[in-house]
Amino acid sequence: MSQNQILQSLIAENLVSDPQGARGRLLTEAARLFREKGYERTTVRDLAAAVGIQSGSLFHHFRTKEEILKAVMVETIRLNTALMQAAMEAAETPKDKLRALVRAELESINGQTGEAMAVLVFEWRSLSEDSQAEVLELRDIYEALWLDVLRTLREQKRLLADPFVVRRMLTGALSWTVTWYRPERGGLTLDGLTDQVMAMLGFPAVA
Amino acid sequence: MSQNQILQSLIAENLVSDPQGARGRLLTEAARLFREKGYERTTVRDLAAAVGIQSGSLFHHFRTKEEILKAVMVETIRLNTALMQAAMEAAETPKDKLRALVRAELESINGQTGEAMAVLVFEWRSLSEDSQAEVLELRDIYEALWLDVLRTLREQKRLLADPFVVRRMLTGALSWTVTWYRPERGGLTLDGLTDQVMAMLGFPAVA
DNA sequence: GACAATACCAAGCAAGCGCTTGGTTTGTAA
DNA sequence: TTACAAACCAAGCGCTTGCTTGGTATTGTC
Repeated sequence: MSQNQILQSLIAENLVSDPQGARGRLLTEAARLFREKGYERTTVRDLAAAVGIQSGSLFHHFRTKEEILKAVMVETIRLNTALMQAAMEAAETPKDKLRALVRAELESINGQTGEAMAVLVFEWRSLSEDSQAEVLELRDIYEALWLDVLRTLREQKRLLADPFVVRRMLTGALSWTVTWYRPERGGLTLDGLTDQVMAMLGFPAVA
Repeated sequence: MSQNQILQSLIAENLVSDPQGARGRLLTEAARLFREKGYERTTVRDLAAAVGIQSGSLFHHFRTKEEILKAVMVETIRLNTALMQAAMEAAETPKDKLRALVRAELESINGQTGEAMAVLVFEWRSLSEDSQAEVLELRDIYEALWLDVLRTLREQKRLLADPFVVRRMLTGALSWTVTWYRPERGGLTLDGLTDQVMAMLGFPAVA
């Protein structure tokens, strides 16, 4: 299943908003602004202007500003969980599965959904505690994907460190790429970056 | 030189504020609040209340709220650069130097200066562009420490990935520990965590 | 072509924000 | 004691914020 097919089926199930529609367009713009200026510094007037409506009209679609932030996060996690699941199922060996996960997460962070992913990482505290708990629950689903693969590699002695710790280190390392990795200008492609991550973990590229 | 001696000499040179003094106490409380609630959500009234003065009186010590944030960041970098330099000079082999750097950065992030370090990572965008540039310049000094060591290890083929990339991955991985590592409750000590990081990079603990 | 429901606008309210102001207290040193 | 600066207070100004309100287009349905 292609990435686009996955997106389409999630839209059909009403799990994510169509980026063409009014709601989806707002969420896309919100992600962009939240990332660029931070949630607090982005006003409802900014958000409204970005989609060409009045600030008051926002509250027809969302009850509060925070609900917009939460929607950005929830839909992003849903989409990426689905993408990761697909990427991993296509791989065979544990090493290949790990590579697929790394590559998929890098793509989430630095590709189309990058802005929303950055929001997920950096605007965490702007959510109320209740919303945080809700979002956290969704995250657990795809964290399980990682731990499965890492545990297998650990049992095969191909990984020297604890799977939990490694996953958390990778979470930090991969999401941090959003602050420095610029595929457009020069050198490192996404596959190249994936190779570097794998090499760092002791899995050299090619034979 | 002990950590305390380093702090004292920096205070003597007026490079960081004495945490006992009025200014230093404010900066400590500011770091705590900025980390806990984020810079934008922390009001000057919160800051003033934390040190027991009126909100207006803050502006006798700092011209703007942003100046407080900047001071937290600048002083933290100064202190940690000095601590890292000391930690590294005490080590001999490149591997030991790398371990010293990892351990020192983990200590910065999870120890006394942890709150300020978290602010450095997560409140970056709340600084004006000019201030960002200033702070960035200070960071470059201690980034050079890391790159030196990593380059040496790479030349010795004990590191499989590019030193620049590895450093950036480590920046993300180590600063991310602030979100999950809780030394007080259970299991992993700071040395244990350092071992895990080294193991992840292919440097197993002990022989 | 009637009629809801949906989507939006224009205006503005109440609260909270960073910061200023004018004046008082406290510390220090001759 | 006097002189003076540093440290602080009490009050509040001017602005921005998230959100509400009452009303008007636009859209889909039979």
